[in-house]
Amino acid sequence: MPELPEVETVRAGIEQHVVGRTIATAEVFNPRAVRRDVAGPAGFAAALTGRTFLRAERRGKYLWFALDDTEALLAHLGMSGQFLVGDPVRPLSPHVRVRFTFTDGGPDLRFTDQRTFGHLMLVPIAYPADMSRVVPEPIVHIAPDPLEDAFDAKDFAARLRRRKTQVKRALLDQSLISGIGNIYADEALWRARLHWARPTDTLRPAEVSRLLEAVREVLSEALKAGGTSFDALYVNVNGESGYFDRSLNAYGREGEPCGRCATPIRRDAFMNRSSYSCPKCQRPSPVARSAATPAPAVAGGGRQPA
DNA sequence: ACTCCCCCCTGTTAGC
DNA sequence: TGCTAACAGGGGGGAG
Repeated sequence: MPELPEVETVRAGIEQHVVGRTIATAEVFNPRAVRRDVAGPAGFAAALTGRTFLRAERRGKYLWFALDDTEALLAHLGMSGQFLVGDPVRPLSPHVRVRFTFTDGGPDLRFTDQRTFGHLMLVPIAYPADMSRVVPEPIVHIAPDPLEDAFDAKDFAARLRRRKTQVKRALLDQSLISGIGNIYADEALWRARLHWARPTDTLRPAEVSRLLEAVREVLSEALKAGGTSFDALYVNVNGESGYFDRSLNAYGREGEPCGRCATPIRRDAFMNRSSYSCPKCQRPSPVARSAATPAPAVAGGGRQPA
């Protein structure tokens, strides 16, 4: 649910409100929230007590907080995870899974997660002497995201075109490019005028450049708007919604006019979810443009635009 | 080595 | 009104 702009907004909130503070107590209310931590709920809580948040880092949709030069708290928000900072005596909502209080007696930090797809875990991390950036071992398979220095556009283009899949599946594959989810995949494809089912191995270099440009634009613009909130499930650490939903051109706009050509946006079933696109601006393949019929069968897919 | 699909959850909403 | 099914921003693990 939260994609790069939402997760980055949360990271910045933790950096501002939590970094530099020392944990007084850690409580795990739902063991599922720490299911990937080998120490279990009690071990996790004990290991976090007395530790200090030193910095707040992110790659794609993963967050981690250095506790010293050898360990970090790794977090993923899943579909509905939130980090909320607030008055420690406010009522505990039913979806709070983990709670941290701090030795300064100030605002506490609550990991709240309705659907429990998110998780927290204490992980080893080997920071070099100069404390330069490193990524925790459990997420080494996550590719750099398009807003970080380590992202290599040429390498991404080459790997993308080598894939035998559809372009939207590739955009959602966090081991190829990270940080993009269903909303921003649809938005980037709309901006780049590419159909979601386009076979990656038919993409021309110029189309890949256009796509990457669109990805960077939409992620940056959404970040400036504080992310996209359709409902109360995404909010920043202060409980405030983002307002990028007002700027969406495709996602969630079935039947509404395309901002470029006024053709109604369509919704297709895709990977047990939805794909929104403009049937006129985003043709299945360049060949379709010259054909009298709407579109030839999608190569290698077996998936027809229903 | 890839690619794809199911499944993990809870809550809301559309449809009968 | 009330039940049921579909759907929701993600990703790991295993099947093929």
